[in-house]
Amino acid sequence: MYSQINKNISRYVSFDQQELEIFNSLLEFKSVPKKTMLLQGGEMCNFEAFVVKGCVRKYYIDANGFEVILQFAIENAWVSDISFSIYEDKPSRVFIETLEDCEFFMFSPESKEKLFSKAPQFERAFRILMQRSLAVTQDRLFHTISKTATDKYTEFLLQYPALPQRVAQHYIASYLGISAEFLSKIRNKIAKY
Amino acid sequence: MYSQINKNISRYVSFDQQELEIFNSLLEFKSVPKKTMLLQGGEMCNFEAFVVKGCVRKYYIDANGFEVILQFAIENAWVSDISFSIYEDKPSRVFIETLEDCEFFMFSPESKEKLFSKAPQFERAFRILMQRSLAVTQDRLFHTISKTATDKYTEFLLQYPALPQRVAQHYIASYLGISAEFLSKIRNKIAKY
DNA sequence: CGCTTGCATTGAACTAGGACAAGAAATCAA
DNA sequence: TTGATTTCTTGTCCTAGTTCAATGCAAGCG
Repeated sequence: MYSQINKNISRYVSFDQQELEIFNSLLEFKSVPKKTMLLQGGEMCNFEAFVVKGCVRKYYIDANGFEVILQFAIENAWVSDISFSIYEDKPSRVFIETLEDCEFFMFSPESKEKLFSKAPQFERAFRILMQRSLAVTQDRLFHTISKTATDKYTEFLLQYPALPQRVAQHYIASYLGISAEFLSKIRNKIAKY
Repeated sequence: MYSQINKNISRYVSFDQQELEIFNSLLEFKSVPKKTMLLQGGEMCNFEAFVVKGCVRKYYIDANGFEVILQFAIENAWVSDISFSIYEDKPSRVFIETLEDCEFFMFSPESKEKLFSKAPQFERAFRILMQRSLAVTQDRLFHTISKTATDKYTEFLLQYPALPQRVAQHYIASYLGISAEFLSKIRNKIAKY
């Protein structure tokens, strides 16, 4: 049951059996139906969720109600809103919603503190995870600015080949920063070859 | 001399005098003229630089030679390419260049390791710094996708009121993801009120 | 001092992508 | 099964922003 998450956390730092057991004892397993909100804009985010099974989207809403998907998290990914909510007291404008029936391990800030005091090695592992998210987000920013919509979509397909079968197309459009209609036209054009 | 950087690192975690001295002893002070490359695309980035004085830009170049500025770092900011270079062995496509005469504290991965082993509290401080960079980058991604060019520019002015006097306008355009000409037109329009 | 080189501005022509509308297809609820 | 709701497609028109000049301006350099 814990093998997925243990493999994930051991990716850049190795832990012995005992350390992993401490870690696992601090996780809360949670099964959630599709279309459930894990976080509502304005709430404080008091978890980091590891996706065991299923798919969620994390999105912002701006002042005019315009929605932008920041992240799809599928199996073996982490999702949370670390932005300003855990360490500062500002509420976030971020929403997190399941798109399929999901299974998670929920990890709370309090558990995190406990973990770091009992097994400080984990601080390092979480720092590296954070670093990787930053790298991914920077890359995404670069692509968003410099590529055409068609390029962005074809690269998206390479990166997440299974997602178009799993999530609605207009969500993908929102992730890419283009309109749903235009994505449809792009697909149409691509299909002709 | 060390007060700026000590204040910066103590922002979310507090350290005693002794810990700060260990930290300071591991930094290398460096004075660099303007237009110097700190990192050339393809090189491994083996530092994190804290800007004591001056201004640098960090940018990507894509396959067609198109340049995008990811970050301006001015006084009291950190700049580095953590993306894939320090912990994985892929070279980065990131460039870092000084735009003014600069003073830095350079912090190497080896020093970082030493610091964390001597004073593990710092691991936490660096994790939080990382977290803040991620939050800032996510916000920037969101704005890039959802705002008009004019909005982006006026918000940029609020966030970095001093920068337009310090850096060339076409760099700001590149940061905002718009053409230099269009930024000029936006400024012209704004000036009319 | 003049010369070159880079930077900002402006205008005209062009295009990638958006907004709107309406129909077709698919999914869901009961 | 059927109606209802959501999703996807397609067409038309429209606009924010680009590209490509051309021009003026300021700065660094010999």
